[in-house]
Amino acid sequence: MSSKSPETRTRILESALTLLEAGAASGVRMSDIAKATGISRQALYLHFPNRADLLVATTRYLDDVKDVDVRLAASRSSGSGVERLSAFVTAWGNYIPEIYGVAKALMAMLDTDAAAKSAWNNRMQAMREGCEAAVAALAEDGVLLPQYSVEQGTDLLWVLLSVRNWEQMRFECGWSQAQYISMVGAVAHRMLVSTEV
Amino acid sequence: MSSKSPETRTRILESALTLLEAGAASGVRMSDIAKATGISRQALYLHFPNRADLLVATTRYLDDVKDVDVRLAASRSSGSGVERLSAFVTAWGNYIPEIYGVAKALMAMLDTDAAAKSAWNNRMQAMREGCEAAVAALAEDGVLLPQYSVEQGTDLLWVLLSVRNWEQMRFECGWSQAQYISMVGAVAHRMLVSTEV
DNA sequence: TGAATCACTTGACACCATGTCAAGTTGACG
DNA sequence: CGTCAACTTGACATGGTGTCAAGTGATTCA
Repeated sequence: MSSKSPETRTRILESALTLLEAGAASGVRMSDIAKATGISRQALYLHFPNRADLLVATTRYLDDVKDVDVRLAASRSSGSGVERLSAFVTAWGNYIPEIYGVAKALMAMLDTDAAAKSAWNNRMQAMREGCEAAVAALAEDGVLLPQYSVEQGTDLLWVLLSVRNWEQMRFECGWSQAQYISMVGAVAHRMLVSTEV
Repeated sequence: MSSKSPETRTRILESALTLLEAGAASGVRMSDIAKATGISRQALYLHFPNRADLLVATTRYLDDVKDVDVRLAASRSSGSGVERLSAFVTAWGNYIPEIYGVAKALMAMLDTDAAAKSAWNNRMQAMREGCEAAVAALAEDGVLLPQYSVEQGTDLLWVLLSVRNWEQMRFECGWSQAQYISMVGAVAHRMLVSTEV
């Protein structure tokens, strides 16, 4: 992509991350990132064609740093379907707060920027695969509620675990992170798992 | 508020509604509304101090036109708690599509505009009261799951019925409106109602 | 009849963020 | 010494919001 100094590029992503994680709402401007990096605003455009691409790159960088895939993959390992479901909810649910700042900035651009939209959809699709794996495991164990197909169950879990819902539960409802995990875990279970023997 | 021609004010709100309902994303500009109304862009500012206030007024106007409160109140009337829950989910769930255009425009401003935020919170709080009434009815019937307080149950229902979730289920998951109502109704029931005897 | 006033128009302009362009600086490397 | 890469500075276009000033045309009121 950009053949400039890879070191500076990383520094830019690093400071973008810091600013976004600081939760400066959607008010993180190019000039803010430049200042935080210690370079001129224009120099940003030597590394990224526009703000959207910079934010998208930031999410990818974040995913790298945080090792999402590894974490979510862990929940797919062994155990019963019910255990997998619980592991996945916990893994993803505890990942959200770490990405929230960046996620919020990206979500704010969904309507106006196609690149941001596709980057976000891409990430959410990856998360959806985790949902599907968990729901499929339930189905294999024969404990998925009979009225739902694997796809419908996946849809439900996927929506339940959305970042927006986390946001609403944490900030609007005032739940703690621990409460969020336990409530959502319980709901997921009741919503998907058949309890009859 | 504004002592200008009340007729023009209404025409402005009317065309704002039309544009927003047409789903022109968040791309409804002041000049668009002015053009649709048949007045100059500057004349808008004779009736509304800024875009946020105009949108807020539009939601209020919409609520008037659509008679939300009446509709939601209907679900509070008679019947068992379970019936009330179902009635509320149906009433609200079928209301969402009618307000979606306006809601989306307002939601897009939540981060940047305090007035928009408080208007939206206000409306969501009103919806929450409907949730609470339904959950309280369940509790009175003794069928609310024992692990939840009325408040927690209300939180859960409130989040489940969010506009964002409707959006995701309808557009991302591709559900029809009828599917949405039946799925969400079923989830609400499983999530809140104790099935034992 | 004539003055005031209301509701609006036209046109200009400030603000702010993104993004672009051109010319200059600085340091490393051959 | 020359050149190239990475960056700087400063200027400027764009697009949307919001403001300001001056003007117009119809109605009302004395």
